[in-house]
Amino acid sequence: MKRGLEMARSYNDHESSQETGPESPNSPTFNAVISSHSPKRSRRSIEKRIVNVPMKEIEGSRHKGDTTPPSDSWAWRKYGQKPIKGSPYPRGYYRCSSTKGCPARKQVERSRDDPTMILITYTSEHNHPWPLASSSRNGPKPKPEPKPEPEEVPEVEPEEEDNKKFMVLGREIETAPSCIVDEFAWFSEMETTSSTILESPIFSSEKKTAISATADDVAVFFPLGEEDESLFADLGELPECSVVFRHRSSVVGSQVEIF
DNA sequence: CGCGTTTGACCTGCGC
DNA sequence: GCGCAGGTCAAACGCG
Repeated sequence: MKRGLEMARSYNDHESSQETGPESPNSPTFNAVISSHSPKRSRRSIEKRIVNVPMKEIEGSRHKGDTTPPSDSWAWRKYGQKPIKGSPYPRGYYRCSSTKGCPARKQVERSRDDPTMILITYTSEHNHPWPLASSSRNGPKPKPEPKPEPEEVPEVEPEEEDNKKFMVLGREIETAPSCIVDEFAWFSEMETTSSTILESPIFSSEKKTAISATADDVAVFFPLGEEDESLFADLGELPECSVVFRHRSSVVGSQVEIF
């Protein structure tokens, strides 16, 4: 069947990216990795985005599951959990349930080096758009996420997007390339409807969203709540507490590599 | 009753 | 070829 292939694909990429992407193991910041590697055995391009989230800053937004990831704009359904060798914490496997047939998946685990860090790996096919915040979920019923403090999670006016300044490869531009917007849409979306806060110079120097971007690196910071400490109590720790992703080539290219 | 979570089993790739 | 490790499936269970 297909499951084996998908499994191997995502997991191999994931492993490699962690081993090679290691800039600030102890960074309190939340970093992310965007990847569009073509796995050795891949038949289709699998895009992976690895996100490190300071657990202590995660807003308690979930209910029971200990492996429940920080809430974002999408509905994720947990379909598995596995103990990871070498890690005292298991890894949770989630599938996007925001839309039917959505191939997006994510893995949630706890950093080995820094238990306060949660590593989330988003996986989807390269050409598949990341699920957008869905007010119209037609899939399985979304989880009843407790509403975080309104003041901390203001609604983002779509119109604001137009006024944003974007830092791309060290240059400030008025309008982000569509690919960039698309590339990070999921990040911004994460903020809008969840307790997760993104501060993103890339997308906005005004919003609380904050993805700090240098010429090559992009770091995403997620202030999170302490309650999630317990939510991820049994998540696995990872060697890498933070990973940096970089946009390579051109701004226009959607090609992204992991270092 | 429907949906999400839990959990054990199964499958596949990789390393030895 | 075998064993290990990781990813997925699916039945059972729980909750709203």
